[in-house]
Formats: sequence, structure tokens, C-alpha cells
Amino acid sequence: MHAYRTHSCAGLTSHDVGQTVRLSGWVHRVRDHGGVLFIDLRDHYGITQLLADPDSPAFHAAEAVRAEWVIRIDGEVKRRAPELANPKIPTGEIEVFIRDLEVLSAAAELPMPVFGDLEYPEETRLTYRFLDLRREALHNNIVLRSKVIASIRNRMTEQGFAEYQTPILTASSPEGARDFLVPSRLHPGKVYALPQAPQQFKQLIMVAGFDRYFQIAPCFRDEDPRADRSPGEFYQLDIEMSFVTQEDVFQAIEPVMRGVFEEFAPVDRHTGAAWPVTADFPRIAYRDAMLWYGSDKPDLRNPLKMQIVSAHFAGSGFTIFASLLEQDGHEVRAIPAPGGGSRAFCDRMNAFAQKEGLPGMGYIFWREEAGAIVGAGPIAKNIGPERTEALRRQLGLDAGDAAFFLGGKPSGFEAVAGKARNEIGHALGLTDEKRFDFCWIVDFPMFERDVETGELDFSHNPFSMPQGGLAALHTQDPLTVLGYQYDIVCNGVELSSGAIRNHRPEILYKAFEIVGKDAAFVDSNFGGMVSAFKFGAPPHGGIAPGIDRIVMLLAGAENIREVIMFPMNQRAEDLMMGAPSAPSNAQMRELGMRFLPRDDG
RNA sequence: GCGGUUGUAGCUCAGUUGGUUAGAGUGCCGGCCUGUCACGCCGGAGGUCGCGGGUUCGAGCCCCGUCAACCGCGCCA
Repeated sequence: MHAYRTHSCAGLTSHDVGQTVRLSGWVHRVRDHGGVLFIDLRDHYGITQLLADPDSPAFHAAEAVRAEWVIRIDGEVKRRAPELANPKIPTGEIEVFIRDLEVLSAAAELPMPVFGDLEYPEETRLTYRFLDLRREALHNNIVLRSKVIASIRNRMTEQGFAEYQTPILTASSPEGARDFLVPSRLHPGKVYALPQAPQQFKQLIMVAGFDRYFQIAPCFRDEDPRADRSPGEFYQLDIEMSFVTQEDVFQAIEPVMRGVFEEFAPVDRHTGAAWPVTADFPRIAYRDAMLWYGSDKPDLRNPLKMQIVSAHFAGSGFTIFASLLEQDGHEVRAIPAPGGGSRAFCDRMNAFAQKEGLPGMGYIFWREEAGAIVGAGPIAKNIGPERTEALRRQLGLDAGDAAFFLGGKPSGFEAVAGKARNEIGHALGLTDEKRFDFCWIVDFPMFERDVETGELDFSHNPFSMPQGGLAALHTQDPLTVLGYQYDIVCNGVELSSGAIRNHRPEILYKAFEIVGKDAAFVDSNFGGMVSAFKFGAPPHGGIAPGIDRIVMLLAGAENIREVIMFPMNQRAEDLMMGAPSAPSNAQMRELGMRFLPRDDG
């Protein structure tokens, strides 16, 4: 017999009744009735109920065990009487009568119980991560993550991609974040950087002729975290392809993403159906996304679309908007709210806008009066029934519906409008939560003007190919130049950006020139890649969806720590391992380093 | 760096208008219990109310400061 087990704690069924078996695992729960006691024994695979009574030579040993002790037992599989079966667990038809029990490892009083599904503070959970990981919800998330990654690898390989590793100790890559630096012992005074992404390497892999690359790639960025952004490190499904257009990239990635999401979609407990996944990912221009959804990562589960309604307010009796519209570049946009046609709801949304820092959000709501549909509220009163009716017709609304209005420079209210759209969708039950709605956001502008300095800068990745190529950079107003740059978005979560790369040195130099960086700057910062482009670079492009965010969506997790085995806390500390920590004097001497007091201003 | 929320028993939390000895559940320790599966019953131990200062006859509660955790902004694909 095996030293520890003949079966797992999920492995026994009524077919095994009468067998003598050996099990090992953690004591999940003890129920001691004096003359008979039950132990729920747990391992990675499941839970089996053990029992002992005074007839068992192991009875006294069984009375002594406590939660989370690790034990090995030998015993006999017994069928439970039908009225004693537990339908909640797969092994609920049997139990194991303990004949021998060995304590493999005792456990002290727990700082955090494993049994039960209470919420515990992050600090406790992170300090005792190994206990938290024993708990069912987190354990399942991590298993899901493993399966998702395995599935992605298979799907990528099936699509003709091959996985290649890129260096971890490297030089800074052309992303915009702060680098983690690693001092070099062999080169005192010099440092390596951990990759923010394998960006330059994957492009070099294309120049080297490998055609289709992917990697489950660790990425490092020294920036402050968010609930959906891990401090310091995270994983991307890094992808790059040669001889492709933007559409080719979409065609390659869509089946992988759709396939993974369909494979691991949660199942609706009421209907028994898996959450549906977008069949064909819509392509939405950046400008349209901002207009319709107030965001470049729209949640398309929400059907609401905003519209421009300036014409109805120009010269109207609603003087706030009428005078706004006399200024250049100002607009009035409407968020339709089907079913939101009550004073209470409109006031609530107005309060929401004020909480978000706007002076307020005007509204009209429509109701039926004497067989006619009549607009109500202060705006309707000011602009009169004709304009109110024209608005209703444009927005396709009816009695019982409402619309909210925001005016000014779109850049000033778009973000709040987007939040209000989300809020309205949820509050009115218009957003169907139980699905995965994907889209591509395309046609991002190459350049933007910095609001503070007034200078031009890249709005996204500087290594994207401008639409129209070199000619566009020479002839167009830079602010009108679009890039072959795209995002993939699911349920309002930006999973990734990607781009067709700028593989032509002369276009690259020109793009940098527009933001005031000369050729010497390009050569000294991105020399490895640019010089490679001078020796025959294929047109190429790619994308890098975040693994952690994919798993978050599939697991329904609100926080990225729920899908990472050993995450750091919000201050980028590992409470369990005690990282970061002070280096020893010997280490510092070897590196020729000394810490100076930091001037934090 | 800034803003918000939180901090009371090992753990999860309650604690009234500032008023006697700070409570509950759970866990832990002891006792009872032969069919539980969140077992049940009886008893016990367990507290620097995050920390420091202040106001007050009196502070878990009010004020000031500070520390920590989380969430958000800045930052960041």
C-alpha cells in the first residue's frame, strides 16, 4: 500500500464500498458527538467524510485532531444509508470508517480559518496566503488560471504560433512606464531593466524571420497598482505576426479569445446555460466609441448609445446650453434612458453627475397626458414642446423614458457621461451581466496635444504605423493622423492594446520628429530595434492581452489578487516573504552600491 | 504625492447623546452527547478599543497628529 494514499479525497464512490483504503489530507471540519465523530478530510481534489466510534482502535487519536491538521488514515469504505447521504458533495454517498490514524503534521490555532466562506482583511489573507489558497474560492481561481493558460497555449499552437522566451534581464523597452532596475555586478554603475513587455524582442523575432510568435510573458512595471492592476508584475499573452494587416491580427486573435471564453464561461445557475460570447467582434472607431459610450473601453453589455443633440438646443430657450453652443467645439450630447422616466430617477442621476464633479446633468422625462406624450422637467419647459418632441423622436424614446444631457467641450464631459451611461444601464436593468461582449477599438489618433505643455506627444505607442504612412506625416495636421493601433475590450475591460508596427526607419524618425525627438534620440533609446529595421524588416504587428484580466473576467473576480497565487499588496510588498528587503552589506559591496537619502520634495 | 473608507478578543463584527466591570458569533481550553455534515448543550480563558497627544469630573465614542490596510485620482496599455 502507498505510504500516504490509495485514493484522493474525491476518488471514492459507492463502487468502492467494502474496500480498505488509505487517505491523506487536511482536517477540514470535526463534528464530535461523543460516541461517534465525523471528520471532513480535504485535499486538492475534494472532501470525504470519515467517521470513528469507540469500536475503532483509532477513536482516541481521532478525538484529538483539530482543524487543518494533516493526517493519514486507513479505513473501510461504507455506504451511507440513503437518509444520511450528503447530496452537496460528490462523495456524499459514502464515508470511511477509520481503523488507523497518523498525524502527519499538527496545526496551531489558525490566524485565518479555512472552513467557511467569510471575508477576511487583505492583510491577513496576504500574510497567510497559503491558508487563503486552501480555501475553495481562491483555490478554484488558481486552478482556472492554470487551465486558461494551458488552453491558450494549445489554441495559439493550433493557429501556427510558436512560443519563444525573451530575456528577463534586459534594457528598458519602449513602453511608457517606470522600469525596475537590477544592478550589474560585472559592470559597476550599470543596471539591467526588467522588461515592461517583450516589445522590442518580439519585433526582433519578426525581423529574424520567425513569422508567428507568442509567449505567456512576465512584464514588470514600477507603477502604483489598482484593483485590476497588479503592482510590479503581471503576465501578458504576448503575440506578434509578420506580413499582416490589422485585420489579419484580428482574424488570428478572435478565435483564440472567443474559444477560451466559451470554454471557461461561467454557467448561469438558473438557466444552466453558459454565458454567451460575442460571435463576431465589432470594430468601433475610437472617435465613435467616445461619442457613443464616453469611453474607449465600452461595456457593450449595456445597449445605451449616446447621441449628439446640439441642433435642438442651439438658439433655444435653455440658455445654459444655447450660449455654450456659441463657443467653438462645444456640443450637447444625450444619454437615452429607456424606462427611466421618473422625477426620482432623474434627480438621482443628476446627483450622480454632481458627485462626479459636473455642475449637474439636465434631463427630460416623458409621460402620457390625455393620450399624448409630453416632456417634463426644467429643460422641456425652457425649450418648449416642439424641440422636446424633436429630441424624443431623434432618441427613439417613449412615455416612461428619460434622456440626460451634457454640454460643453466633449473632452470635459465624456468621461463622466460614460460613467453615467454605465450607471443608467445598471440601475434600469438594461445591462445583461451574464455574457462576454467583445469589441475592437480602432483608429486611435497617433498624436495628441498635452493639455498642460501644449506640446505634441504620442497618444499611445510610438511604434505604431501611421495610417497613410510617411505621406500622412508630411501632409496632414498631426492631430488628424490615425494609427494602425487597436484595443481589444471585453465587458468594459481593456484586455490589450496592439498595433501594426512602424517597421520603416524613415517613417519612425519622422514620427518622432513631430513630437520633437531627433534621430539621435531614437538611435540611442531604441537603437537595437531601429538598426534591425535597416536590414530587412517584414511588415508586422501584434497584441498582448493581459492574462490576469482574462482570468478575472472568467472568474468573476473584482480584484486582481483573486487570480494571482502570490500577489503583492497595494504598497508592492510581499507580506508573506517579506519583500522588498534591505540588502546585506556584503551584497552592496559586491555591487559597488550605496543608498543615498531620497529627496521626495 | 492627493482624496475616500476602515482599524474594538486568534478571526468576523456590535458598541446608543461622552457615563458603572467593553459585548456577540466563531475559534481555543474543559465537560456532556452514537448520525452529524455551519451538529447540539454546559462552563472557562482570552482586550494597550491601531499608536501618540489633547478636551473633560469621566473618552472605544469628541478634537489634533500619526501609522497601517483597502478603494480611487495622479501614474500606468
